[in-house]
Amino acid sequence: MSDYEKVCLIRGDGGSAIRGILDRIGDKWSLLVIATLDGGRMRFGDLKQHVPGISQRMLTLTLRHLERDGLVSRTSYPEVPPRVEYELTGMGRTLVGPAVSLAEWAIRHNPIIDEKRRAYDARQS
Amino acid sequence: MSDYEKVCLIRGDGGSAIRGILDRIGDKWSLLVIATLDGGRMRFGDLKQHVPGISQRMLTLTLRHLERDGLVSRTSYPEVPPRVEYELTGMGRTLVGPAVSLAEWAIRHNPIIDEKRRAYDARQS
DNA sequence: CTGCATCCACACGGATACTG
DNA sequence: CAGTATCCGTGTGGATGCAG
Repeated sequence: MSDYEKVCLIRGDGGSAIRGILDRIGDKWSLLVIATLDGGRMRFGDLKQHVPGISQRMLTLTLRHLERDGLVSRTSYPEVPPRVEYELTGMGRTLVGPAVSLAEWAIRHNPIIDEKRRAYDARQS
Repeated sequence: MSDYEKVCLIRGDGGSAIRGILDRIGDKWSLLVIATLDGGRMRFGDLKQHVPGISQRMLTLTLRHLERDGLVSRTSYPEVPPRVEYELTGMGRTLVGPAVSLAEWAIRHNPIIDEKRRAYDARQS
C-alpha cells in the first residue's frame, strides 16, 4: 500500500473516516470493555469487577452504546435476582485485532513518549 | 498470540495500557493531523486547509500535544511573515501503521454499524 | 502567517441515592 | 443483581479578537 493510500484510508471521504471509529471506541471505557469481553461471555457484575475503576453508570452506558453499534450482544434471563450476560458479537471480535496492534504500539512507545514529554516540560520551565 | 495475551495487551498492567495511547491520540484531531502529515512536511496554514473543519485553536493545541509527545517536530523560520513547518518524527511515522489497520476496520464495518444503529434506534421508538 | 487569550456551550464522566 | 435518576465538577472544543 502506498503512502498516499494510507493517508486516504485514515482521512477517508470528506476527511473523517477515522472519526466514526474514534467516536465509537475512542471514549474512556469502550476498548477496555471490549478487551475484557474478549475473554468470553460475562455478566454485568463480573464485568464491573474486571474493568478496574469503571463506575456502574459508565459500564451501563458503555454497554448500551456497544450494543447499539452491534459490537456486543445482551442476554437477560427472567430470574430473581436478575441475571444479564454480555458477549462480543462476531463483528465485535474482529475489532480486537486492530485494537491489539494499537495497544502493542502503545506499550512499545510509552516509555519513549514519557521521556519526550518530561524533556519538553523541562524546556518550558 | 493467545486470546488471553491479547486481552492483557489491551488492558495492560492495572487495566489501562490502552488508556495512555487513547489519551494521546484518541482526541478529535490528533490522528487526522498525523495522517495528513504522513504526506510530508507541511506548514501551519496548509495543514489547516488539509484537515477539514479544524479550528485554528485546535490545530495549535493538537500540534503542541503531538510535539510534546515527540510524534511531530516543529521548525520555525525567523522570517516575516513567519513560516513554521511541521513534520512527523520517526516515532510518529511508526504510528501510521496501527492507525491504518484501525481505519481499515472502520471503513469495512461502518456501513454495518450504521445499519445496526438504525435498527436499534427503531426498536426503541 | 502563525498563534495566544478569552469567553462560553456542551458532553463526559464521577458520586450518590433509589428501584424492580 | 442490574440497573435508573439526579446532581455537579471538569475538560473539550468552537468563535472571536488580538499580537508579533
